[in-house]
Amino acid sequence: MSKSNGTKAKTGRRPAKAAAAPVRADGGPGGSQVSLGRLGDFVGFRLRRVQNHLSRHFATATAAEGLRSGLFSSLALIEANPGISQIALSREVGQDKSVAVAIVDDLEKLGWAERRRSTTDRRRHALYVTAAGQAKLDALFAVVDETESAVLHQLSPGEKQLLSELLDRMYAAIAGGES
Amino acid sequence: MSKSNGTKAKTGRRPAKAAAAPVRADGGPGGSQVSLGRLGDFVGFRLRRVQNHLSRHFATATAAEGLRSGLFSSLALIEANPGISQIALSREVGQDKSVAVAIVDDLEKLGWAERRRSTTDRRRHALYVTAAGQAKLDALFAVVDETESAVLHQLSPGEKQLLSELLDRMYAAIAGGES
DNA sequence: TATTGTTATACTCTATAACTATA
DNA sequence: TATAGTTATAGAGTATAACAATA
Repeated sequence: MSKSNGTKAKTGRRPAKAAAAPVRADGGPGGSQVSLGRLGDFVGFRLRRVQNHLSRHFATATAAEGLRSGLFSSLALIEANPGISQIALSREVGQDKSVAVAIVDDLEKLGWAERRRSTTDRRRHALYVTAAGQAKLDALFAVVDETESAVLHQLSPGEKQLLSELLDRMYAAIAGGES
Repeated sequence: MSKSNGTKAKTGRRPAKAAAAPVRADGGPGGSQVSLGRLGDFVGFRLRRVQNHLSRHFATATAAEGLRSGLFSSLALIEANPGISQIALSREVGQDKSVAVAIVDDLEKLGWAERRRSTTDRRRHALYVTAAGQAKLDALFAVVDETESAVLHQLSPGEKQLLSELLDRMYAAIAGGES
């Protein structure tokens, strides 16, 4: 899909009103023809579009549960790292530690995870997923899987693999270098 | 998100001392010993990681401007679609029309865009970017370009192209109707 | 003194609903 | 009746600051 967004005078000013551009941004849900302009030249825009859909779809599919944002990924990280501390959790998710407190509060209320005071460092709470949390996690991962499949099913296995690889390379550049 | 110019001086007392930069273990996910577990099996997770970084980096780089979220992409879409209506704009960005109102309010206050009452449909406001907005847009696109380059410079041009193509195919599956 | 967890708080973001003026 | 825009508002999400317990 070559990014042919029509004329894209990158560095210069574009003639705003001269050309009767294909605006037409009317109502029709079937054929909105809004141009992306320079925005279409960037990967970040495409990334956000797709990711937006995935997260919204997941939120909709799990709306009945009333899950707060970040709860699922936190639970998954606790599962993968039994005994992890709240501060390590917050670092991994990229949020403040106070957010982790609220999330773990919820997880405990739901009976999906539990805090245990660390024996080696009594400041810490070691986090663990409960049996109920494991079961819920299975269900939630199923939702994620389904959500992704709907978007990825048009990509061949090789392309999916390649996509992951490219994203990992990008992330490595972030993780390795400066921020 | 740090709002930079907030300066919310509440109850005084600022320690006035910065942390001693904990060697590593946090800023760099590269060396993190935290396992991703099943989370690592999904593309959406990778997508979010990278996109999170890009949007945060952009927000940090433009913190001095005090731009509200969505303002940049809205301005870019107005540039690409002169005369676009607010409701079409909100659809394209994926937000409620009331959000578009607030954003365009800001854009007008900043002198970067303007509303003109549509001549054909007097309910509508046709949106246009001003000369000042064009200039600002150039600067902001430069920031985006720089932000992306830092992450993409390890991908070959062919790989970048391929990445865009794959993301577009995914988005087409979304826009195509299955939601 | 530094770190973990906690609480309180403020600010941003966003959707919903009601309203107007047009169509 | 339906649509574009507007306003008011409520709720979610998140960061900041201050603090207690522990290291």
